Amino acid sequence: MQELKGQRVTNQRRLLLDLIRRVEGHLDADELYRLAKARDPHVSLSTVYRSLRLFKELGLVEERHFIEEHHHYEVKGGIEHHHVVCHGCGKVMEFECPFVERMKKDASNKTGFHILGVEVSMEGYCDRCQERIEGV
Amino acid sequence: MQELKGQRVTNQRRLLLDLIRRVEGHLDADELYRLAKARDPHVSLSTVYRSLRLFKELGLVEERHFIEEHHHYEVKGGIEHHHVVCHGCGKVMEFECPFVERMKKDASNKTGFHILGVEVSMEGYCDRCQERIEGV
DNA sequence: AATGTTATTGCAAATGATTTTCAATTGCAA
DNA sequence: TTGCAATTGAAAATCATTTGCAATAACATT
Ligand SMILES: [Mn+2]
Ligand SMILES: [Mn+2]
Ligand SMILES: [Zn+2]
Ligand SMILES: [Zn+2]
Repeated sequence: MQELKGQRVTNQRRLLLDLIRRVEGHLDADELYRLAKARDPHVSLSTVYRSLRLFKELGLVEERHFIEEHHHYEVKGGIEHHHVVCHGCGKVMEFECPFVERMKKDASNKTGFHILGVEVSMEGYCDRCQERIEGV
Repeated sequence: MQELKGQRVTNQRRLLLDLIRRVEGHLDADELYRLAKARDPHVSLSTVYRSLRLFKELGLVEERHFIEEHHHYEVKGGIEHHHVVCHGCGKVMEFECPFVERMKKDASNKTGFHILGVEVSMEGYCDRCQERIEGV
C-alpha cells in the first residue's frame, strides 16, 4: 500500500482498501463498514467515510452515483466502463462504451470546455425484470 | 396547468411550476423556494419539495444530479440534452449528443437491458477557468 | 352561494447520509 | 525511546429531504 504517500499507513486503511479491492461490485459506505467490522470489530463508520474520501482523492477508488441517494465505490484502474441500473430490481451491469472519445471531442468543440471525465449512465429493465413485467 | 389531472390546482403549485418554466437554468429546491417566497411569502419549503416530486412524477420537470449533493431541476419537454460541469466555477453548459441512440443500442446488445434513459455527464474546466489556471 | 369531503399546506420534528469536533491513541521520524 | 503530528472512535452537527399532524383550501355536490 505504497500509494498512501505522505499519509500514514494505518491498520484500518489497509483493511478498508484491501476489502474494496477484493470484493467485486459496487460497495456503499455501510456495506464496507459491515465487512470491515467483521474483521476488526472496532473500526468506526467515520473512519470508513474518511478513508473513502482519501482513497477517492488519491485516485484509488471511484465514486458512483446510481439511483439511490447514497454513493457506491469501486476500485479505479481497470478498463473504463459505464453502468446500467435496473428499475425493477436495482441490478447494476457494466459495459464498455466505444463512443466516449468521440463524444468528448464533440462536446469539447461545442462547449469550449476542457473535458476531463465522461460518465454515461443508463437506466431501464434487466432481462429478468423485462419478462417478469412482460413487456414493460 | 391542465397537466395536473386528478390532483388539485393550487396557488403554490401554479406559482412553482410557473417559476420553473420561466427561469431558465437548473434550479435547486432552495433557489426555487426563495423565488417563490418573494412572490408569495407563505409558501413553505416542504411544499416546494412535495411539488417538485409531483412535477417529476408527472413528467413535467427533470431532476439533475450534478457534482453537488443536492438536486437541480429543469423543465422537461424540450430537446434532449446533456451537461458539462466546470470543476473550477461550477458553471453548467448544455449540449446535444448525437451518439445516444447508437450507445443505447450498443449497451442494450451487450447487457440485455431494455434501456429507457441515457444520461451523459461530463466534467472539466470551462474556457474561462482554463485560462485562469493556465493549462489545468 | 353554502356545504362536505379530502387533498394540500405549513410547521416542526424525524430521517438518512455524511461530516465535524475533540480528546485519546497511534504511526513514524528522529 | 521519545515527541509530535496524523489518525481514530464516539457523539454531536450538518445538510438535504421527508413525514406527521392539525388547520386550510379546492372543488364536486347540493
Ligand atoms: Mn463499475
Ligand atoms: Mn439542462
Ligand atoms: Zn431487474
Ligand atoms: Zn469554470
